[in-house]
Amino acid sequence: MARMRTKSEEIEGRLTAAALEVLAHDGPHALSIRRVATVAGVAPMGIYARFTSKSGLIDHLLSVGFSRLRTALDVTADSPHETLVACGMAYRQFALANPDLYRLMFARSASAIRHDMGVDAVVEATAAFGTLERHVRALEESLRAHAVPTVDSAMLFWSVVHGFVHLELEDKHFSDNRDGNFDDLLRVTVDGMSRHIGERSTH
Amino acid sequence: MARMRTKSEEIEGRLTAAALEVLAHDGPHALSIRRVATVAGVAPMGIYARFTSKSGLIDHLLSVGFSRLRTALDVTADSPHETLVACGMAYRQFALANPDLYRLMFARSASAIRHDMGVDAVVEATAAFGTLERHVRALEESLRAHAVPTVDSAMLFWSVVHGFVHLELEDKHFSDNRDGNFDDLLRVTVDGMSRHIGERSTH
DNA sequence: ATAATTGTAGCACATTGTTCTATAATTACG
DNA sequence: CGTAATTATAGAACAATGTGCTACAATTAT
Repeated sequence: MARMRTKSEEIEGRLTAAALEVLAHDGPHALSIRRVATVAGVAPMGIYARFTSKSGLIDHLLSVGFSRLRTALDVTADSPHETLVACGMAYRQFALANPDLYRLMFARSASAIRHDMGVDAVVEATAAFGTLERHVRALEESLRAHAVPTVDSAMLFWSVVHGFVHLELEDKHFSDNRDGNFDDLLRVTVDGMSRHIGERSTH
Repeated sequence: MARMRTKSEEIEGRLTAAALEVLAHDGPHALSIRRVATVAGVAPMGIYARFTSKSGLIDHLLSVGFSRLRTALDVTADSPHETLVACGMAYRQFALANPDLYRLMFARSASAIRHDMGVDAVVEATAAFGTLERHVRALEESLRAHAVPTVDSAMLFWSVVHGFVHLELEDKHFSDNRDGNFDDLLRVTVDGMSRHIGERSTH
C-alpha cells in the first residue's frame, strides 16, 4: 500500500480548516496536534513544518478569526448612528455564531499553550478595530463634533459590545431577555457616545 | 526520617493559598497538580481528596475570587451616582491587581481543563452581581424612576466595566490613556443609565 | 489505648506538545 | 523528461500533564 502524501500547497489550508472545524465542533480541549492532523489528513509533523508549533497554528486561527470579524463588521445602514448599532448587532452575531473561536481570540490561554498574538494576528485585529473607528468617524462627522479622540470613542464602543458578548458566552448573563438587553445597551451607548462627542471639553 | 503529615484541617487552606500564589506568581500554565501540592507542602493526592479533581480546585479558586470581588465592590460614596462610579473603579482595580485570577473567573478554560463553574462559584458570582444590583437600585431610588428592570441595568453596567477591563487585560486596548478612557466610559455609562432609567417606556 | 480515618509516597497509565529518524513522494531544475 | 533537491510521512521517543491505585503510617475519633 503506497504511502499517500498531501500536496504541499494544500497543507496549510487543510490544517486551518481542520483546526477551525475541530474547535467549532468539539471545543478547545479537542484542539490537539494529533487530532487536527488526523482530521486534516496530514501528518502531525506537517503542523510543525508550517506553523512551527501549536501556538503558531492557534495564532493563525486568530488571524483568520479577526479577518472574518472585520468582514462581519463592515456593514452600512441609513445613518452613522444606525450603522454603529448595526455594527454592534453584527459583532454579537459573529460571536454567537463562532463562540469557541471568539473565546480563543480574546483569551490569552486556552489549553496549556500560552498564545500571545503574533504579528499577523495583531495586524488583523487592528484592521478589525479600524472598521469600528471608521464607523465612529462617520458619526463624528455627521455630528460635526470631535471633542473626543476617535480611537477613544471606538475603544468605548468595543468595550461595551465585547463586555456584553463575552459575559453572554461565558454564561455570566444574569438576565433573560438578552436580545432586548443588547438593544438597550447599544442604544444607551451610541446615544451616550454622541453626547460625549458633542460635549465641550470639560478640562 | 519520619514521614510528615499535614493536619487535616490545614489542607484545604494551604492548597488554596498555594494555588492562588502559583497562579498570581507564575500564571495559569504553572497551575499543575504537582506544583500546587509541592508549594502547599502537601501530597498530590491531597488535592483529589479535598477537591475531587483539578477542576474542583479551580472551582474553589473561582469561589474565592468572586467572594473577594464582592468585597471589593462593596463601596460607598456621596451619592448613588458617585457610588456606581466608585464601584466601577474598584472593579477595575481588582482586575488589575489580580489579572490571572480575573481571567480565570471569566474564561471557561485555562489549561486543558474545562471548568464550568460549580455551585459554590455560581453562588459567589451571583452575590458579587447582587452588590452591583444594590448600587443600581440606590440610583433608581434617588431618581425615583424604575423604567428599566434593576437586573437589566446592572447587567449593562457589568458588561461595560467587564468589557473594558477584559480588553485591557488581554492587551486589546488600542488607546493609551487608559485611566482617562475608563473615567469617560464610567461617566458616559452612568449618565446613560440614569437617563435610560428615567425614560418613559418606549413600547 | 485502640480503632477508624485520612494524608503520604511512589508507581503507573493515557494524553499531551515536541523532536528525531529513515523513508518515500512530490517538486524543481537542467 | 529525468535527475536532484525538497518535504511530507510513519513511527519511535521524551518530558510533563491529569488521574488512579496501593501499601503504609500518622492523625483523629471513640
